[in-house]
Amino acid sequence: MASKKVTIHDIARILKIDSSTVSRALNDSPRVKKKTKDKIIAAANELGYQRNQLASSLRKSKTNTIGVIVPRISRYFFSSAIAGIEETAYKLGYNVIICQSLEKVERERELVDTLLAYRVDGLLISVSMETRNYDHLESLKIRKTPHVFFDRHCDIPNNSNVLIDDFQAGYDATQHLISNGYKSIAHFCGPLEMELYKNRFNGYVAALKDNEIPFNKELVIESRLMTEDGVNCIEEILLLPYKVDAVFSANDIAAIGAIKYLKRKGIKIPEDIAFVGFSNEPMSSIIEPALTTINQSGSEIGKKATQLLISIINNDNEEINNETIIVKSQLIERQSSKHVKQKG
Amino acid sequence: MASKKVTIHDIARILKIDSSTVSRALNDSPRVKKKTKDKIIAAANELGYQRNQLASSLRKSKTNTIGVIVPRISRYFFSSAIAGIEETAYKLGYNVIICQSLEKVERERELVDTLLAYRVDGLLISVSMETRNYDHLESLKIRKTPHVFFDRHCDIPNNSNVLIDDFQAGYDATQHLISNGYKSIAHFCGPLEMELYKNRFNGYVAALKDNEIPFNKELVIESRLMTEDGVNCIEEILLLPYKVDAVFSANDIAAIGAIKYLKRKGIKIPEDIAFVGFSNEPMSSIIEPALTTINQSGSEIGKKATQLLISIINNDNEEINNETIIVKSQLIERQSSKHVKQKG
DNA sequence: TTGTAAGCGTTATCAA
DNA sequence: TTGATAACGCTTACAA
Repeated sequence: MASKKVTIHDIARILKIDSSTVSRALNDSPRVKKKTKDKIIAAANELGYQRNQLASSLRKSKTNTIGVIVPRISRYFFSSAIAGIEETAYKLGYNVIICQSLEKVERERELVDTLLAYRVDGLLISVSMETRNYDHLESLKIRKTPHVFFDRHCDIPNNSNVLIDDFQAGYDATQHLISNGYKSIAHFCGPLEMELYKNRFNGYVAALKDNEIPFNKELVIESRLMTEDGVNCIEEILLLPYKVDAVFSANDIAAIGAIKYLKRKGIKIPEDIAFVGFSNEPMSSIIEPALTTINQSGSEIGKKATQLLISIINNDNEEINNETIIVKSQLIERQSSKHVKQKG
Repeated sequence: MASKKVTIHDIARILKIDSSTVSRALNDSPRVKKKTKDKIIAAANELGYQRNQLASSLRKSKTNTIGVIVPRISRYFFSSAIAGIEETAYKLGYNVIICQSLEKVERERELVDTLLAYRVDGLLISVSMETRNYDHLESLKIRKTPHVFFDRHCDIPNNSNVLIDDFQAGYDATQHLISNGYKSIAHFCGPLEMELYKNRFNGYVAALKDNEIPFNKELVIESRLMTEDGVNCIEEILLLPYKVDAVFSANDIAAIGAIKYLKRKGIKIPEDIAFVGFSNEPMSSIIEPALTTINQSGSEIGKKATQLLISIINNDNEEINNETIIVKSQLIERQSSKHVKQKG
């Protein structure tokens, strides 16, 4: 069992001074004589004093802690976003509590509740794929809890977001395939209720249109974009009575699932079918052929989101909570979408 | 700015009852009349009441929260361990705060301090590679803060640990290469001050000995096992004036770095040089040839560690904090270490 | 420069 | 079954 913790009162008693002086000294207040301060700090170290953050935060109504909710910490994009968040928060004097929703709304809702009960000063959220009902997120707005959505946002009006231009990225990915000579291009998309997947999809559609390639609904397959989904998607594509020569997948994971499946079947990439993914997961550069993808700088997005959140926290002016920052993304060309001569 | 939060006193005032009754009702105490309880819960929902966990924990001297420190959340092993930890903790009524040390002692030390300041009920720690000085970890013991080391432990006596049998795994990996006909086997090892890498190394040495293969110090290269380290290690090996036909790497990341480098050079795997990695990172099954590796069940380790920690927390008997649990690991055979005829 | 005292929002003890 | 009250450990007016 944990031993009784040392408090400022213990220190005060020993030094025969008041606990308020101890508190001031430990907070490096200028209102304590240097000599007293030194004595107090020495005693604190001696006794192994450790501030009780609960009591301090309760009294100050300020935790200097921000809560982060992501779908899955193991995804490269999110872990690099967390790196950016932690670094920035730390510099600005904040601690970070990281949570994962595992793409479940119910869990997301509970995490929001728990983090609010812990009285975090603000929240950074990338919503789960399941999230359709935004009650728990709208309540943040109603309660005026500072929050910023990053990457996966939701269409509640008047929120702060840090996003990439998914439309442009979807357009770029598709245009790249078209420029490299591919004509019949499928799209593996995520749940279209999510803004981000809708935007990637719209970019795909726009690029086809600008190149006068007719849009074919059969070529768009919606899923949750896990590895198995990639397999199912490509199987569906292979069943079509005509040849599809390229796929733009809205994430790398599904693309890699499909590529592995095709390789087992002896289907050549990109000769038989080309691929472009999304997110630049580390695996995308390992697989053969290496996967062309869209790089989103997670750490940049994390950094921007944290700066924005903390400015909202510090700014009592609540009307600032209404800003959307767009972070640039880039296409990374690799082998999986190489130009192939004499296509269809 | 966040709006003023509703407290039990607000509810009490409105219902013209005492706040202690409200507290009891919200904690579902049997000592409140059903009718009163319903009225209170209705009012709480109505007003959007949310318990202040800081105040509650302060009063109870119990946070029902455990802190987790891992080197890097993006590593597959750790993110799967975290999944196991969260699931188990949740079932047992605990919340989890996840932190990453990024392999830096200084950060690890700060995280321990921060988590203790937050008054977590216990800690799960996988120590950073840099950690040589154990002061901050020993102080946990002195302060009697419940804690369990998992995967990466340290040699402070009388601690609780959940580990895999690294010696056995290192032995198995090496024996596998020997059984498949390889004779000159290098070892990429991590910092030998770390128990875990020392044990993998000792397993390697023991397997050589049991097969009457002389140990050659030149074949053991120590590093931090990042991707670049893998490249440096294999370059060193290639400079040797004799042929090395296999490598046992103490993690997958370094092995993959080396394999990518060799492939660029046109060196064939496993024909020219075979590989066995460690950890079963997702990338290890994607690379070609697929990497033979040791699978450690992260979620199993996380689960066991959490159960042990919580039993220590609940058990005032402090002498229980002295248990080491070993979780089994398995060799996963893939292409990178296939038997090659007519070696040496 | 230091001390006094109240209060942050709970919960636990005791009394009614 | 409910109420009154003190206490958890800290910070901060205000006083001295």
